[in-house]
Amino acid sequence: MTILRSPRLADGTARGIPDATVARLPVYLRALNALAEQGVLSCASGELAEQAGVNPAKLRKDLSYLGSYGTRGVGYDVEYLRYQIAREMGQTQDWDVVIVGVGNLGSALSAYQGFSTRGIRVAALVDADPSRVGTEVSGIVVSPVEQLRAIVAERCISIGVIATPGEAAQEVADRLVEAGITSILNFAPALVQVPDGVDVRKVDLSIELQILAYHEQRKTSTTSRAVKEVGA
Amino acid sequence: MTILRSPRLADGTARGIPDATVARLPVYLRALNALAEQGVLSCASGELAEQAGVNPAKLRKDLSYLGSYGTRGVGYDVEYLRYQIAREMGQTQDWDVVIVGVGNLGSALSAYQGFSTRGIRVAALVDADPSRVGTEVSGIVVSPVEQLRAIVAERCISIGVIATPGEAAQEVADRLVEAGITSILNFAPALVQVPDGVDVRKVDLSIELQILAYHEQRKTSTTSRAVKEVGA
DNA sequence: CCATGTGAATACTTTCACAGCC
DNA sequence: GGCTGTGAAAGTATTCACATGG
Repeated sequence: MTILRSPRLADGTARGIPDATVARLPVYLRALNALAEQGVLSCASGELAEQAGVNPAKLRKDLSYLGSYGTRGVGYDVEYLRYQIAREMGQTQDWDVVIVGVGNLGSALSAYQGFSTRGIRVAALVDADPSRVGTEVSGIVVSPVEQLRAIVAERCISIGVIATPGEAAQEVADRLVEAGITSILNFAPALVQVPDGVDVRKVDLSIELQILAYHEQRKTSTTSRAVKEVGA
Repeated sequence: MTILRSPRLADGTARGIPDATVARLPVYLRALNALAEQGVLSCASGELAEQAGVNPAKLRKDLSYLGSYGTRGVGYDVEYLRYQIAREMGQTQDWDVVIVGVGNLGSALSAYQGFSTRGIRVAALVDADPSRVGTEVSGIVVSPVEQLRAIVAERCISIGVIATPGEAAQEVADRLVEAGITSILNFAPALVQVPDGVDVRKVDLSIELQILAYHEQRKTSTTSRAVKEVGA
């Protein structure tokens, strides 16, 4: 009675796609859309892999977790594969999200063009600041946080975005969870604690730049390091 | 004279800190800053790990790549460890960045409060749209892309941020590279090709939400899966 | 004692290389 | 012949568990 987390169950049913693969499927989807726009009907793993910026073997392995949707000796049907990945990702439906915090970042997110074609719809905006409530941002009227529960229930929203300062993040997360949200994307520079069953992903703008700065530093100090390494 | 860092090459020479560790060091830095603000002078790996949201063993392993900065039986000196990580991350200096694209996202980034305390300074803004050039955003006058090379050279900038629509991303990347930039943070929903020696990190807002949507979808279809798993 | 620092064990990811099928 | 799909190998990352030393 082991709870199988392996990609494949005993009966051969594909289940439990690895995290690393899930993170790449949207990239493949985008690449397939690009190919479809160019009128390409079919493609080999090499072409698709190049479009997606990954190694062809990795691409094939990733796709193999979904099933066998290619044709040996030929490649993949662009439209068919696109549909299969979209289905696996839950993109046959649109996902409504609520954004909490309509400062610079929240406003930018609500105006973001890239969402609509990826099955994401910004359905509601919420802010704690009374001076922002009632204003219109990207065509959506900003609601007070107090209405979060009602909004989430009424519109069946399950994904929330935290775009507030770090200090407010935990309180916002608590409110989102209490309102029934089960997936959170956190842009605030703070860790949030949530109960089991709620997923949180964190995007930290400073950290991305700090990581680049680290590599940058290593590049420019290569000489001194080389000396050290030779000496060791 | 053994300053060898843990991951060794075949000849015993120290290599870089693992990527996964580098990505967490800024998190530890933030946690240490929080502790320092609370007046905490010393902490054990367990406390710091909790603040940072990681397993204590992982924290200790990560820190071990930097050196032995703790005291057995005691823990870590908050200020000392903070300094050591900051030094390793290249945060003893501030890093100037140039943001290309002053739309909603670029404006939000240039106003982002979190950068200054993390050693990041938005030094210049650039846009291809003549109607934006000359306007002031977050106290910085927007320059035309044509001046990119001059700006980068004059201010010794090595990190660039792409905050344009996807279609412009590759051209902007080319211009950044040509201007002398060697690290790029790409927010555009497109892959960019760069020559060797240039680092690119990509943050894709849609993809983060799509990953959440995938897990969300699986949650709501748990019933059928549970049956399947028991059957296996 | 007690918490660090680290080999060893485990888990996950990527890549290789080739059998299998069109 | 050519490309998929996939075991097996190699490479990373995480976690365990305990020797080590203040």
